[in-house]
Amino acid sequence: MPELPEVESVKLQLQKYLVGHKIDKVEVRNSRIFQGDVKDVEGTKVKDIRRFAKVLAIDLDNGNTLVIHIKLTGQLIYRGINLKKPDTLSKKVTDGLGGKHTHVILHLDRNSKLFYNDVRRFGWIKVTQSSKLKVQNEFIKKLGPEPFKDLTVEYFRQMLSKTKRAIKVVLMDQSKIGGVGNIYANDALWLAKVNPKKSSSELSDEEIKKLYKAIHEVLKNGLKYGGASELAFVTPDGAEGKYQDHTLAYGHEGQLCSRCKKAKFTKYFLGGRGTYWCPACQPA
DNA sequence: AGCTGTACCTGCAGGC
DNA sequence: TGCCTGCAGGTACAGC
Repeated sequence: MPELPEVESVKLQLQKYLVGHKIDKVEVRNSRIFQGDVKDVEGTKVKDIRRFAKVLAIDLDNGNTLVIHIKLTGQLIYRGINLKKPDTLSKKVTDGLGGKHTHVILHLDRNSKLFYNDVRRFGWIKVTQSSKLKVQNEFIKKLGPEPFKDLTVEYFRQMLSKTKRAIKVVLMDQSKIGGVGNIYANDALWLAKVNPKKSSSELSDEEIKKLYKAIHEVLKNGLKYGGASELAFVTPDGAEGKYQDHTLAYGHEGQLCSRCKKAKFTKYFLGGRGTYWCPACQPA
């Protein structure tokens, strides 16, 4: 579930909390998650926070960058100065702070801390040179264009015409489009009235345009609601997002379609992922 | 080359 | 109550 809107929500808060602050110490409890030398990070100040699709980049003033992928259950929780609402910590903050699911702690100036929690330990934090970010980081290197940035409808049309894979699988392929995951892919397809398993190359020009628009629409909605906290997602201030209460198709199995009111949402697996579709609105 | 299926992990919901 | 199974979904990679 941490997709573009979720990671963007994290980015916006980290900018508020971290920029200009010094990282005194990096406490690594799990060396599989923190990959790099703490000496390249300790004693530096945070310059800026950037986002590339679902990945965060914390730029330091010594020319290094911390690249962070929170995958499914990673959480970046900030405690300390700048935090205006210290009592908003959601129950979803796994195991509290500094418990068995806390794998890395950035000790900041003025007694502030940034905790990296991750129940399933799929996420990672890598240290890389800022200037070589796009060549050194294997993940960022492969990213396709992303919505609201460099994803044009011309590229989208071209790219889709080159593959026969199911459209939903392509939407979630980070090397084709950066930032879209399962929740927003399901919703965008429903909004555009496109069948998730339709072959990408067989989409009509009309469908391509509608889908392009729908992708931006659902992501914008995700941003508006601060992301989806279906599983473990929380923002650095410890609060939950609200998009899970506003999904269009995702999680609607068995419910009557809100648009056509003719059929119920069906769930099946596509590319190993839960896929929700309305048989009436999104015909094959 | 392009694509599919499975591994990586753990917690939790649901069935019996 | 408690055990067991399956499911959650982002990526990496083995294998077809």
